[in-house]
Amino acid sequence: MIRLGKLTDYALVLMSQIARRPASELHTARDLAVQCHLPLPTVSKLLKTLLQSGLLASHRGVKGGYNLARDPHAISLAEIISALEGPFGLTECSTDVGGLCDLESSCAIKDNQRIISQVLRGALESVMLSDLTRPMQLTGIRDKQGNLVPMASAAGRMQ
Amino acid sequence: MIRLGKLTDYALVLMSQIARRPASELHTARDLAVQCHLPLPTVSKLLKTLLQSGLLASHRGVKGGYNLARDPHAISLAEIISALEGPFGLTECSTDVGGLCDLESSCAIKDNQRIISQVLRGALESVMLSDLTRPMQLTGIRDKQGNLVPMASAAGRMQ
DNA sequence: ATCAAATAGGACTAATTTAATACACTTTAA
DNA sequence: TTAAAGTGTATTAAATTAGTCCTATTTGAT
Repeated sequence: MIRLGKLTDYALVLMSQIARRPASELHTARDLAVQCHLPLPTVSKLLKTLLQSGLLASHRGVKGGYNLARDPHAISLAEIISALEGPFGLTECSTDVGGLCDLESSCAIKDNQRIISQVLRGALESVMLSDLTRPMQLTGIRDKQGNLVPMASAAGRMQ
Repeated sequence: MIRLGKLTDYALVLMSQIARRPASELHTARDLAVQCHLPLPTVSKLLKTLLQSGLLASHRGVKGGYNLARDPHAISLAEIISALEGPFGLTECSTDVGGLCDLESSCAIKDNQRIISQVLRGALESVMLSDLTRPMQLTGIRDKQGNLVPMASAAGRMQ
């Protein structure tokens, strides 16, 4: 299954939770852990990662906490996911080690990965954090021309 | 990183290799292992999985082998990938165990996963096996309306 | 009829990756 | 000055994935 790691799921929940509140409001790791039913050490680690990726801003000290670095409409799922899972399509090619993968002089695996990464990244860049905070209102995704692709149609059949 | 398992990469290479040859031609696991520079036991296992998913047809006996069950234009990457990785978005929700994830009475993680799975599946259903056999000719992907989305634009920036 | 080549299915082990935790340090408002 | 809150690093445990092996079945060729 193409699935995100648990930590990435948690990060999306955290980001959604923060995005639901006014932008100026600060959220402590402890509060978010309670609100999202997640263990505090995990939440703390995730917030740090999201901070380092520039998706959150932090304020230290007693009245500190985290808030979004940008508007929820300006943060794509691709950014959040790659903050947690690393850059798209960076699987180490097994042939880097010592082999020679010379199906027509270029590595077929890398070609495939390039194509697939582009497709996936393009799709995830079209969904914004704001689309997650009101799931019922997400009826379609926008392609790169800005055309609206209805959700039912984009989904295809359930597998 | 959102990356496919190694085995899925291998499966894509195998399927591409088969797709490059005439449809009627049979390919043994041994031949494919040599051609694709992959270990035979792994190739054998992958071909079995692809067979069970209905993407390959098999012919037993001395002159046996595998060939595609359908035309390369009629096999999407979504099918090949889900054959290896299982159905999209079927991560077991950690709250299934015993917890109660009652952020507004429905699980936020599941909602997110549903949305993301739909987006990813939609994207991968628009790329066909035939697009992998001639990588240089893939200049765009088709959205579900059939509109062509140019590759450079769909790709966005490299992360 | 027999043999050899090939697929079919399952079980098992090792390696890798991911998840979760713990601890020491820094900052800052009250 | 103190307590609350973020920062950084290291370590351990759990889960998943990758890879291999063995045995049975089918079938074309001799």
